[in-house]
Formats: sequence, structure tokens, C-alpha cells
Amino acid sequence: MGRPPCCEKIVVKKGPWTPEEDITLVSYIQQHGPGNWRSVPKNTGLLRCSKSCRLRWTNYLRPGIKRGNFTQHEEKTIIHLQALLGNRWAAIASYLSQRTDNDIKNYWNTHLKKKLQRQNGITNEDNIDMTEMSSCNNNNNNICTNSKRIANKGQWEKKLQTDINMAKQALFQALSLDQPTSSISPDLGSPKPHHSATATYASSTDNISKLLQNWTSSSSSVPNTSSLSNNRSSSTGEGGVLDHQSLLSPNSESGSVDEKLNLMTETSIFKGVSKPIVDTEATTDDHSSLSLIEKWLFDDQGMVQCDDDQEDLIDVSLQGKNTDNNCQDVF
DNA sequence: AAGCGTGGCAACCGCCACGAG
DNA sequence: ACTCGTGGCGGTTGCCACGCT
Repeated sequence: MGRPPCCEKIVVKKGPWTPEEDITLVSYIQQHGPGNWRSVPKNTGLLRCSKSCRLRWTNYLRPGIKRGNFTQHEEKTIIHLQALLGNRWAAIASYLSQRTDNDIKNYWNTHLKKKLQRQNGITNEDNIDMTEMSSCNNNNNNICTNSKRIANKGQWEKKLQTDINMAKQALFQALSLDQPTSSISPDLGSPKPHHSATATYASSTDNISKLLQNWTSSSSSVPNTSSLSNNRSSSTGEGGVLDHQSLLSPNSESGSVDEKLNLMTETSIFKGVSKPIVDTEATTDDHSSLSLIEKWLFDDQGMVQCDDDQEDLIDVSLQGKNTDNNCQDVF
């Protein structure tokens, strides 16, 4: 038996989020930063469970989320990481800077699983768990068996996660010093192809952009990075919070909501977000230097490549073969 | 044109980990 | 050391759009 639902006592609304709710949530997070989700419904008046607020933010409203079709590069990355990590979507998502774990999970379940099934000539009747199957793509069957056995709570997971987190943390620290600005994918805010015509609000990122744009009037210039830096430096422990006005005020300087949301990623208010916003410029500047983790991911298929999609990956410049070693050690 | 089946995605549910008291 | 509250994660469900008959 698990704990009772977090919002059992109060009447909570379920189902798709409305634009008004989204705005309320975004506004609140703009002012207070993410985190302390329990207080969000209370303070905003949203009739939503705190969990629901958090999910809505992390999976949909959070700036820097790339939506739309997965690139081949992303696809291959997911396949490889899934084979290595299993269904640990959050961990996998940490390597795809702009994708949410939910997105990756959905994509795996709806596309990649079937694709792999086709490639491996496995029929649905076989009812083979693709998670396990792909895990067994590793060379060592014993590894496969053992890792499956301890897949859910094994200590190797913690070690692996710790190693990854440490490496990433070091990288982010380095990047944050060297790369003051970022350029989030232009895909952000673009409507998802599949649901672009849908009438359902919740299915269209574009809608919230449009809606938010109604809150903003025409404007001339984009807030410069230095002002953001000032915000950051003058922030509290929660991190620098963009002036609420900069996002929603009619007098805002910034042109599009997407731009504003993108800029939000540059502030540190998202420190509390589980998945770090990645400075993509660091990766796009030097496409020629394929990161070790990517090499490692793609080596076995001899498909080391450097295309436009590469910017989607975190350039985890881990030392030497550490990543490889870490991953193998834990097995 | 209507009915049905399927696919895709957002959101919910239940469990776990962890920190605070 | 223990309990409780909260956040995080992965699995699953429900809804909607689309395609096929």
C-alpha cells in the first residue's frame, strides 16, 4: 500500500490543463521558482494536485523543452541508452537535453519498441518484453540476466547515477563559467506536427504561446543577457528569478513568449528542476569535437556522425574513457 | 457519411527515496 | 531510530485525432 494521494483531502481538478491554469502556474513559478510544489495549489488557487502542477511544469511548460519529431540522432541515443540503462527514462532524458522523460518514454513505447520489434523480426504474439530484449543486446548474456535481476533497485544503479551526475555536474559547472549565453532550439514552442490541428488545448504548445502572447504587446528588444545575469546574481537561494513583468507584462521588452521562456532557461531559477537545462551553444559551437559519450554510444554501429541534430545531446565531455568504464564497472 | 480500430500523447496513479523533525 | 511529508520516477490509462472499411 502506498501513501494516500497527496491531494486526497481537497477537491482537485483532473484532466487537461486550461490556458488559464497554465498561465497561473507559469506566473507563479516565474515569481517563486520551481519547487515547493505543495504550496503551488494553495498559493495560486489552482484546483490541482501539487504533483499535477509539477508534472505540468516539467513535462510541458518548462522552458527549453523541445517538442515535435525525434531526430535520428535522438532516436539512436535513446535506443542505446535504453539498452544500457533499461527503462530509466529520467536518466536517459538527462542525455537528451531538451526532451522530457515522459516524452522519451512515450516515444519508446509508441515508436521505438515497435521499430525494434520489426527489426528483430519479433511478432507481437511472442510477447517479449522489449526492455529486456534490448538490454540483452549487450554482448554479455550474464550481464543481461544479472542486470535485469537487480534492475529495479540494484546498487549499480546508484553508482551509475552518481557517476553520471558527478560528471555532468562538473561539466555544467565548467560550461556555466565558459558559456554565458545559450541558444535554445528554435523548435521550442513550435506546434507538434501530430497535434497541430487538434482542438484540444493541452495538446498544443503553440496555443499557450499564442495565449501568452495575448498578454504581451508588440515590443522592440530582447532583454539582454547582462540583465539576466544581474537577476541571477541578485537572487535568493532559490536562484535568480526573471522579473515577472519580463514575461507577461504588456510592457515587456521581449517580443515573443517563446523567447522569454527561452531566456528563462538562462536564469538559475530552474536549479530545482530535476533535469538541467543545458547550454546548447556549448555543443553547437564545436561540432567537430564529438563527445566521448556520443562516440561511446555510437561506436558499436560505426555510426559516429556529426549532423545538425547533435546539438540535442549534452556534450558530456567526460574524462578519457571514464564514462565507458563507469558503465561497465557497474555491471 | 458513419462506425470502428489504432496510434500518440498528456496526465494520472502508485511506489520509492530521501530529508526534516 | 523512527515517522511523516514531499518530490521523483516509471507504469499505465484515458482521451482525441486520424485512417480504414
